[in-house]
Amino acid sequence: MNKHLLDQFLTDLKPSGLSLMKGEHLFLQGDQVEYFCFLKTGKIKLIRHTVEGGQALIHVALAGETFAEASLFSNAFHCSAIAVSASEIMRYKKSDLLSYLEQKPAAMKGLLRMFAQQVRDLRTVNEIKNIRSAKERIVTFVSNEMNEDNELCLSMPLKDVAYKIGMTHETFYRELKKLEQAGVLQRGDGYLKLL
Amino acid sequence: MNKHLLDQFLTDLKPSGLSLMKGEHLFLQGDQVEYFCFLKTGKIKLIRHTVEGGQALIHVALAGETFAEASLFSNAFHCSAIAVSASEIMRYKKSDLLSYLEQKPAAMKGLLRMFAQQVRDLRTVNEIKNIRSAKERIVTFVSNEMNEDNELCLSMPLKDVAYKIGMTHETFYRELKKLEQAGVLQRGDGYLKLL
DNA sequence: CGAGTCGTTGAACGGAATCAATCGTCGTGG
DNA sequence: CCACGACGATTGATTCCGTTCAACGACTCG
Repeated sequence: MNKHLLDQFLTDLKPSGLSLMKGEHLFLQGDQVEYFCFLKTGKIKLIRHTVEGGQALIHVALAGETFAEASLFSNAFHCSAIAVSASEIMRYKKSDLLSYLEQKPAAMKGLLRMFAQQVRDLRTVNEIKNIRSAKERIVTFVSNEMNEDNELCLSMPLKDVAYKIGMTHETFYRELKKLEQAGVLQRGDGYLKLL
Repeated sequence: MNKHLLDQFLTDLKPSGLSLMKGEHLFLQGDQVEYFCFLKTGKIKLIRHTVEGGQALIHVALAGETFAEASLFSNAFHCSAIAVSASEIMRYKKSDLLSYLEQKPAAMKGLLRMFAQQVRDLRTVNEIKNIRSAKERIVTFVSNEMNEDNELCLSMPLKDVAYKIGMTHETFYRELKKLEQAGVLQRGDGYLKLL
């Protein structure tokens, strides 16, 4: 989430904090939407219950993400949110946020920009997932996410990175090692560096 | 794209049409952003040129999509847009669109809603791509996209659907056939139906 | 009529998933 | 404080399924 924007919302809207233990739910499908949420730490899965009684995984929100954005524009949630691990959430009252945005075009524009960025990032990851070769997939991903120093700072465990780019963590570790041995990549504590 | 919103933009902003032949570019990386574009028909690929001289595929925009949304908030394009097949584009002058949005919060809210929906859809597809089994992937995708009658109307060739869910068209055809033979799915002209 | 593309099918291969086991670390509660 | 559980990280062996390459028919469009 755009830090600047978040800060502004913080001071203007006074969000409330909330902690969840693993397994607890933040909201359930069908619940009225009262808050717009931002995940500070932890991991939350969004699942949709199908008519047949099954479940479909919609998304796994990781630390630093907003989620269920579409809920801003609907009365009830279309999916359930369950903590995969202990999580801290920051939430803005939906009605407050909406009226605030209405009054302040600059803020709305900021949110629009954030969503646009979100769309772009998702498209990129989406395309990365179409790369069949695990090695190429990793290199492309790191190339996209790294900063000017060719470094990618990790805000989540490697396991989650693997999931994000659509491969099993086993394969991910193996390929990382190969890349490191080949001298293409360097691993450090909390970062990956492309050489 | 939200049809209602598009219609409103249409009447209020008088977009200009544009046709591209296969291989022609709409804009190149580094170009100034003058228009916000909507793809009516055809297919457009967005590629980013890397420092090493290589190319990275960012996204393949299909009929009915907007693309390069983030360009609304930057001065220059960060990627190039090239027509994969003959395409028709509708474009709105960026400055017009921005000032229009500024003046009309309702329109901006509409766009925000559209982006939010976009994010949700992308997340769903993203998660679908994490399903390893081709069969399950197809069934899940159709389940998500179909209407109340369990029908999915196709706005694009099957080949593109296959690409969208991250599998080769060969596998897609094969699995479709299996599903049809198993009586799970029905194929018709321009639609898929789940039984 | 020929070029181009979608749709379809076949055969063979390879690489990633899968299952399984181990180690280290961190936090927690008795 | 230590034992325990939970989880991330790591490595090995095996299997399988989707990719790849290839070829062909149908259809549209210029």
